[in-house]
Amino acid sequence: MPAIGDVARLAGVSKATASRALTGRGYVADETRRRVEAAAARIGYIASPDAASLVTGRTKNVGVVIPFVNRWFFGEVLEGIERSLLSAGYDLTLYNLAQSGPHRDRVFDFFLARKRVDAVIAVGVDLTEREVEVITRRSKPIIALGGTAPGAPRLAIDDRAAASLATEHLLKLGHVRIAHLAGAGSGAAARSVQGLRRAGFLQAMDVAELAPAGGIDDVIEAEMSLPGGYAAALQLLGHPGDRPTAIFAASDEIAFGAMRAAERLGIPMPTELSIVGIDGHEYAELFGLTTVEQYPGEQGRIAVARVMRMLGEGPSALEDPGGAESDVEWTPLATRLVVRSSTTAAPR
Amino acid sequence: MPAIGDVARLAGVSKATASRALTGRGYVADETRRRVEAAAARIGYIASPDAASLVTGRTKNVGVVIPFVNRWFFGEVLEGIERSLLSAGYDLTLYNLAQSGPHRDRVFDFFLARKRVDAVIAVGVDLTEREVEVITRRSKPIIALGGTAPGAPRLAIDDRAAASLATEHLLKLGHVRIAHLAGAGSGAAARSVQGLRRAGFLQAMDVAELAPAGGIDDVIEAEMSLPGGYAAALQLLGHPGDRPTAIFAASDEIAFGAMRAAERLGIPMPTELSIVGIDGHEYAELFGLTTVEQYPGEQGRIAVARVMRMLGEGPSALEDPGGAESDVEWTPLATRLVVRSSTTAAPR
DNA sequence: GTCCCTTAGGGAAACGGTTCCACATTCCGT
DNA sequence: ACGGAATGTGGAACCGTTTCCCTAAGGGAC
Repeated sequence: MPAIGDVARLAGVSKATASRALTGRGYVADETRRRVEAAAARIGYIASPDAASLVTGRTKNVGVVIPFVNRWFFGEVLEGIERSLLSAGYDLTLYNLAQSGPHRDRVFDFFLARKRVDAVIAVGVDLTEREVEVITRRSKPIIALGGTAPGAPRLAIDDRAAASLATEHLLKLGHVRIAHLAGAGSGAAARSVQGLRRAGFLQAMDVAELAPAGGIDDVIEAEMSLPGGYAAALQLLGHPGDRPTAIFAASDEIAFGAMRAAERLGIPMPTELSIVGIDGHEYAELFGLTTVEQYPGEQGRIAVARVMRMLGEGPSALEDPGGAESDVEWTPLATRLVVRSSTTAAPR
Repeated sequence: MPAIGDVARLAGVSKATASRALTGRGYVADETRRRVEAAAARIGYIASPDAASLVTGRTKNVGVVIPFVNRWFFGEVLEGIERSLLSAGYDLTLYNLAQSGPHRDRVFDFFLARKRVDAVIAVGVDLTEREVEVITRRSKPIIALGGTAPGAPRLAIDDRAAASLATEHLLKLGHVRIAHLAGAGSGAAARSVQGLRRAGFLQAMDVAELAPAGGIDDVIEAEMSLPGGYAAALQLLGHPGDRPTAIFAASDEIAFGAMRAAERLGIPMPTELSIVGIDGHEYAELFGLTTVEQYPGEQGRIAVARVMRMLGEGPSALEDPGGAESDVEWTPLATRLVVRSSTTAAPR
């Protein structure tokens, strides 16, 4: 395997010059650079990133911590991140993080603490202070996208506002018996995505001076997936007597499950049941789901742009629409209410 | 940042001994090992994988090339791979590969050719000879999972047999007007997943001495997604006159789309239309879809086990159920027909 | 004519590990 | 008692880059 010394010898220059010619740093005469490049191409030289990392300390590699890859939101974010990273010349190392347990500790202590990544993007996960500290101690940037990381910049939609917006949409349509299918853990973790959406719902209901419908509790929790929504909705809609006329689902996947459950129960939609979700899932249009859209692919792109800025990468092709806000503040991301056929005026 | 020299000094040994103690290679007295470990822990020493890679040539990192992350099959595979790799102490570098174009070349020439990965797992993608050669030239193992890579070991279900099995299920139920919603590109690339499934369908039909139903062509092609299946099925089922009584969809996602289309068109299912898919999608049970299941998470695990063997990793916790077959042969993976409520006897 | 800045390029020292080789000691079989 | 194998440790080379420091030539300003 040819090394830079071979290239240098072939081009008749020193290793130092060859390095400068190939990396583009420092002074090299045009003609010399061409000679070096030709020599490199001729023997199929490929630089060892390990050797370069060893001396520069930079790895051109970003770690992405993510709890799922096969949920719509996470898949989209991951794709957006990957695309941006690739075009910035960075690698992406993936860490699929379980909610807790030794597996999770291992990711931080064994993998992320090592020097393989220049920065970390944590997607949809709530990090502990210790976990953030593992990264920042090595003075590596870390940024949270759609989750929380104490002391790190946060990039997320305004979940509370999005939930209020969805709920208000139902209220404006005249619904008074509105139930919320919350994400699992919405009660336990108030600052989590699920918790904030639940809070937004309750707040909007409170402003309208209405009590949440359905369930012993004020909301029913569901796994953030289609089967999760299905199971929860069956439970919610099972008693024909006091059935709600509208459901605000914490995610589109929950909403799809609820729609499926309503179908199964023979409840006509939207005439007797309106449903609204949050996400802007790929399938929402097809199923006619009214939803508060967010744009995870774009969010991934923005996260990468931000990280690049923190790494001091020059003004590359990636522009950061986030502007000049401080790096420890929270940047609310774009959302938009899209009304489709799953919601309509309250019956009678 | 403490280096191994600091650990050695603190423990009163040489760098060589410290290295041996920490990596577990070579002879080290138990008591010495303990001293070194204590010293390392005390100053928070973390080994630099870059330095280690530089000298050993191994990176403890596997590259995964994948065309999508947000399609069910790919997401599941990716999760399976990640989990296995992590428990083997390996990192996973993700390359989201477009079907073609400069982006794709860049992945191979710029990223994979560099020395950052010890091996490559290509998921659901058909590699060219040149692409495989880029990897093998550096004598790195490469393995194809659910796709093809000329000259590399291949791990996949028997797509043709799976398609025949699904089709035969419909035939046994008495259907004679059976349509196939094929994956896009099934005609162009005969050896691709879509092409093989199409071939399996046509073969089963041929054996039964039946002609495929619907469409000008013998099959209709659809994007391998729910909306893709929806659009194709609308087209297929649009003409009430010569409507097929059964559909074999090339994937469960296509099948879901077809079910949705049938619903929209008011076609009662399964009485007037049976649908069978391939995949064993997470949602199949909920939608009552009859399907030929495959197990992508497990497939990912097997792929990793195989790669570990090729890398000469000792008999670790990962066992390879594949046995002792040659590394350039094709190993068919498990599938199973699961009959649910989406298929029933042909009408009348 | 001197001085300094810019451009160009070479020698050698890092970076942080692993491993080869040499040397010393202990253990065991005969 | 002795030779050889097994065990334990240190010194030093090495992996393949980047970068610091030095030398040197050319050119413009004074």
